[in-house]
Amino acid sequence: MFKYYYKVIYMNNVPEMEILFELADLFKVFGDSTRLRIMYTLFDDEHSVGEIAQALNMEQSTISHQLRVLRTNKLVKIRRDGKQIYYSLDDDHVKKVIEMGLDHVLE
Amino acid sequence: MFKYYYKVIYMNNVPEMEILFELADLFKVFGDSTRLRIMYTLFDDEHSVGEIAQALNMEQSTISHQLRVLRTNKLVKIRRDGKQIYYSLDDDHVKKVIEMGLDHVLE
DNA sequence: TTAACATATGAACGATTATTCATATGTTCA
DNA sequence: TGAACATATGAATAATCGTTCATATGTTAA
Repeated sequence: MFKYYYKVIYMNNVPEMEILFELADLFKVFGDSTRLRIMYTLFDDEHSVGEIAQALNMEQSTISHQLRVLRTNKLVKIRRDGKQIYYSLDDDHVKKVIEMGLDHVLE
Repeated sequence: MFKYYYKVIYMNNVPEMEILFELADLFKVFGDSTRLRIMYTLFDDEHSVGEIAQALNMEQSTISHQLRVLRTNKLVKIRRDGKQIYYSLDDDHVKKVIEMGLDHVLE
């Protein structure tokens, strides 16, 4: 029983703790429906800001703000083409995290 | 929270959309460092509320409040033994979601 | 029963954050 | 050039949420 205490205390003092804070920040990004819908929109293909805004029927600035959050967290990347900026998922982790979450939600 | 569900029904008819809102709610739960640390503490074994509070050096009521959130979202389950209540991870999805997130955080 | 302990809960406070509005920046083409 | 369009950004507002404090509920043992 005291063994447990020791183990827990030990576990939570190591550098892994700092990583858990980073991890929380990452999940925070996934924890917003607008951002999730944006990412879901980008599942199949890249899309411009305007296209996403129209698809989700939301303000352009709202989408832009949230895309910035996604980009800051390296979840999406951009490609400029003339006046438009096309966003796409940055890597496959994004899909995998979402799919893993879906497993839980879909019971 | 209810506002969002309203929007789903009212604005759009894509069935997957409602699931995305549920998914956002799930990720919200993972998006807090205290809850993540609690879950991480339960990775190896069950622990009582007091043990967790001591391990994380946080108020008992804080842990209790957060355990309720985790339990409401079916991420942890309980076992009563006398005065103590022992919490443990509810299923393997929890571990998998966290590990998948770690993959991204650890570059 | 009562005392002691373990956990849960409600209210209040502070901090964070998503959205909107207005405007700025940046790009193309006449 | 400058007009038109696409995107980004800053400030303000409103809503959400984590923590704390005080207290309630529940359990055990005397």
